[in-house]
Amino acid sequence: MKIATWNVNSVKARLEPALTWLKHAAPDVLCLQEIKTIDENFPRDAFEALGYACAVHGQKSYNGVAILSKRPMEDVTPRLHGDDADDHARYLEALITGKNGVVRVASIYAPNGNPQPGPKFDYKLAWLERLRKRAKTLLRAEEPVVLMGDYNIIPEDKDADRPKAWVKDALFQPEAKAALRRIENLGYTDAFRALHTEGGHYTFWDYFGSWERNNGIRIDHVLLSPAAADRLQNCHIERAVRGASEKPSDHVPVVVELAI
DNA sequence: ATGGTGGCTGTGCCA
Repeated sequence: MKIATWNVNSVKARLEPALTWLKHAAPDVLCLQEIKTIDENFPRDAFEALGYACAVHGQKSYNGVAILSKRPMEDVTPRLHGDDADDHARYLEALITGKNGVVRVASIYAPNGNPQPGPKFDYKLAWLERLRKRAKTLLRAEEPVVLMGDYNIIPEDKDADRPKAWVKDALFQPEAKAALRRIENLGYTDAFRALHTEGGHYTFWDYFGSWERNNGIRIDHVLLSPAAADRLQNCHIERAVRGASEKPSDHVPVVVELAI
């Protein structure tokens, strides 16, 4: 099964590039982040026309996540436990049936956390701890789990073109890196890093001319439970998507292939 | 070191 994640920075602004990419790459599942719209305004007709069912957890103007699937999708569940006052739409989970078993997929949009220090950074760390608890719970069933999306964390120096430029940024704080490692230490595998040990592979370039200089960072990650890692076949970054349209997202898709 | 762009909103907020 081919499963992808993509922070589109508004699903409406990116509808044409998204449809073009779906036709070309034809993933079985696509997790979207930053759809920036409410459920009612999600362009589901356009995706359904390509054969995708849509699970949507939207929000007006900000955040918002979705899961598109060509395969049967059930147990669709929005939100992370642990803070009933948190009204950001940042997490959506679904159970997807492949030709060779099931996989639980989560579409994740972790908080940015800037400026740091401050309440937004505190929220980021608290949110990541809630994600860790969910990740731990999901291990009990010993089923394949894919936790994918925009983690807003640069794991290591080699995941940034200019690591020194990020030392004061929330995405590169030791506490943020530790929060990601804490999830990995439960037994989750960074699918891209497991297959590509070298640096210089990025998923995000800001709109301030960074693409032209390849001043990128790797912040969109695919975490696999042990049962999913057993079935890992491939993982790659769809870098060409950044240059494929006139108004691209600041993120590009990451694709993982699992024998499921 | 700074400020640059983009999307959605509503003349600012968030990234």
